[in-house]
Amino acid sequence: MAATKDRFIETTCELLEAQGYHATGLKEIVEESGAPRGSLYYHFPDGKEELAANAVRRSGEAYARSIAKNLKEDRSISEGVHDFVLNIADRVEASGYRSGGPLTAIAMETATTNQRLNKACRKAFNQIRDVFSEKLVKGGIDSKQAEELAQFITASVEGAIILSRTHHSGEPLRLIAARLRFFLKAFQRRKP
Amino acid sequence: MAATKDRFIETTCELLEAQGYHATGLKEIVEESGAPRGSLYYHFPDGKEELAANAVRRSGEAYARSIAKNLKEDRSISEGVHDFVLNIADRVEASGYRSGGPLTAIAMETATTNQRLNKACRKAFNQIRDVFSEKLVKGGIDSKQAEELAQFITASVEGAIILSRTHHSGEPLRLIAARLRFFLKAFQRRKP
DNA sequence: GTCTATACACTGATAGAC
DNA sequence: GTCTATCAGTGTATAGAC
Repeated sequence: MAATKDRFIETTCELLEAQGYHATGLKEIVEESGAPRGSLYYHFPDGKEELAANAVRRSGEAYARSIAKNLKEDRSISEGVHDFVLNIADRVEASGYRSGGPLTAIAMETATTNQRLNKACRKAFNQIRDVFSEKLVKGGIDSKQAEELAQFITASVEGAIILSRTHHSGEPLRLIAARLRFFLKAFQRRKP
Repeated sequence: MAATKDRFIETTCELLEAQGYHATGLKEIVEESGAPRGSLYYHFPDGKEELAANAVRRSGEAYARSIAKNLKEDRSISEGVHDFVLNIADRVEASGYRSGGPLTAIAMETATTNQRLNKACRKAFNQIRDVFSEKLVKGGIDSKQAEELAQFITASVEGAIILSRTHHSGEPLRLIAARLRFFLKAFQRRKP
């Protein structure tokens, strides 16, 4: 029951991140997912938009989980962020540069053209930022500084995903991982 | 003669950055540009793809010029980058968050689905990176380090554009401007 | 919950006149 | 250089049977 719905969302995630919103057809989603054709509008009465909103939400949650995992208690922020970005590099490479999460693409496509998806992207980005931020606060940085720094991390990683996908190489992401680690260390050293 | 062709490219730039590649129709481009319908395929025999490739190229060149302007001889790298990012923030705000350059959106949409546009995006990103890189080399940083740092700057700025557009606020870009300045200063201090 | 059939708008592109 | 007419294909969404 939930299985069919889930397959739709999962496939939508994959197609959206590879191609974007408008390039992905419902026909393609149905075929790729192997889920029953007729049940799409049963599970998602609002059609494509609702489907995409679910995909964005799922992707945001997955990212947040992955980040939290890499920022486990015992590790420093700089090392945790470093490893998280390396993980993304591996995933992007392994996918043949098709992957990277639907967020980036959808966010750009729908920033001013689709309120519902824009809102979904906002939430997802904030969720990601907050995971970084919380860890920074735990590390002793005051909350405003932490939020800003977390936003900076989020931006660099997003940008690096774009560069890696565009250049068909994990190098940009690995490079950003290293730089981010260096800068985060520098930041920590600043206020001891 | 070149005026019509130019108008097509200019309008394509604007529509691509607001909506992305697949969401933008040729019909829309023709109407918005006010250019004569019938001449589209005369100027661009390969149609939409060729048009988009031109838009991406133009956008890359415009960015490179803008960066170069902000990195004038007498200024430090950190201040130049800072001001450049602030300029983008103003532009993105002024456009109602519709703008930001077609590159980011097109790059994500076509990374693995359209060779020609992927190549165009690569070139544009490299062009942008190289402007930063050259300035860093002139500032005394060795060429490999400079290229890596330049890539880092490029990534952060791209990512910040996404966040600002998504959140309908210039703040993420302004924040990244400040952080980037801080980190660049830290980097310079490191090797005096 | 799932199916098929279908409506209807719109897409990018081409042909051929001017 | 520009125009109109037209093509075949695809897009999302809905209706109604099972």
